[in-house]
Amino acid sequence: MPDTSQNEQKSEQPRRRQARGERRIAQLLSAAASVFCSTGYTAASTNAIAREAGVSPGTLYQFFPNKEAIAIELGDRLMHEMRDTYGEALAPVDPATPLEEAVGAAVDRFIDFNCAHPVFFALMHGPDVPGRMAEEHDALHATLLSRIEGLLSSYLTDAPPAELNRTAHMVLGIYKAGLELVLAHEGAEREAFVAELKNALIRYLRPLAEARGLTTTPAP
Amino acid sequence: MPDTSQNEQKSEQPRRRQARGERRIAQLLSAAASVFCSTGYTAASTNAIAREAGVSPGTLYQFFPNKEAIAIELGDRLMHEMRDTYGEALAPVDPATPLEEAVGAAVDRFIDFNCAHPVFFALMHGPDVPGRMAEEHDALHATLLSRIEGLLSSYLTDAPPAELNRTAHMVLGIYKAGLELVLAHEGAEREAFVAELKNALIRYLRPLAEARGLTTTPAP
DNA sequence: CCAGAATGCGAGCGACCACTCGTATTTGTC
DNA sequence: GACAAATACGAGTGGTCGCTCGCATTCTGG
Repeated sequence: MPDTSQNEQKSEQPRRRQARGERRIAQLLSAAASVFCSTGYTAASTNAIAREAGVSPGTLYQFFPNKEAIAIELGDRLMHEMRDTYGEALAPVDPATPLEEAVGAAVDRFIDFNCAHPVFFALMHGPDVPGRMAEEHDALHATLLSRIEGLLSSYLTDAPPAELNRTAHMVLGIYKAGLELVLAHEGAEREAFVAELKNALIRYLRPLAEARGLTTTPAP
Repeated sequence: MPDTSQNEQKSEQPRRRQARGERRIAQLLSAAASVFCSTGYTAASTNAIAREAGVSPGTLYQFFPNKEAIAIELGDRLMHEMRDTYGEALAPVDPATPLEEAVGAAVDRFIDFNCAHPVFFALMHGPDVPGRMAEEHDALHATLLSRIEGLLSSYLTDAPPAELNRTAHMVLGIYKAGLELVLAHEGAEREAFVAELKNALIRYLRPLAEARGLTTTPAP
């Protein structure tokens, strides 16, 4: 007997979505961002997310199979927006660009993004991420590291790979530490911490760049 | 920070403790350290701690009123040992001491302690600490900051207080970032990251120290 | 040696959480 | 308007976790 009405497509089920549904999804993701941001992933309850979005728990599960899928989708959308808006922030740069300029531009772009989307920091910094979230976390971390290595290789032309990797780790660590300080302050103080972060990175990197005989701008 | 060596509870009941009990407490704290270290505080279940210690859940609650008290006691003992062993690590130093030496000594001492007691980092770094743990966290943070400020004031004699505070925040942030990298590696790589952390801190601070006595950046 | 205190046990209680299900309402299409 | 699919609801389900309680066992002072 030909079963035309029910075709088992376990991998892809093109569920017809109405405009109302898309709106709900955006609403739920926004609510989830808010809750994740204030309590972290594990401590955030799906009921709290639904309440924040003004819907019932059942409605939430109409659009997401489980709690993790919410964070995954949120992370994917943030990554996508980050690529769209700041995709070139860490692209290999003209070696003639002064180190100060390259660091300053990269820091400004990433700080802007993280300030506009504090959830990103919350999701990527918390050690309380289960299963697939951890994979995404590691993937982003690896991506950032290799991008930083690419940037650094313009300035540290003949450093051994192990040293380059260590320096990239340290640069990312310093950035994360600075980001935490920046997010913890506002207004003029925030700006001061941004400048301090740039200083820390530039002072850390300049001796390495100078040792390779590359041009850096002297302090004006 | 007030010394809470004696219980100020409503009824002073000095429960007589046998040697067996003291042994159990140490056993339970060691098990808790292990579990906290691998899963974090919130994800750690009291049953898992009891199982790790080879006792029943009821026995655990014979010695600790609740889960938080385990972490508190663990933190207190670690703090005590830290004060005993490394109390002078951040004491004000002779201004004649070279910056490199002061930073290197302080980093070595703290890295040693944190490597010997990885729970300390796990408890102090996780954002998943409830109620009274957060207070201890903040208290330690403030103590470290003021100690760092004290140290820095030997080298930045005429920096405005706000700048001194910002620099101390940044130094602590860089240290924490470096500690994370150090704990994530072993052997020769670990040593390399320790050296890298010292480099980062020294390069960040040296320009400030060299500028002492000179006019600070003009105020806007 | 023997009361009583300290220690030890583990099934179980209440609370909370991720998630489900039967049902009611809205929306798109003919 | 009719019909089905999509959306919405919220009490309920199973499971986990922090913690308790009654009772057995071991230690200690007199």
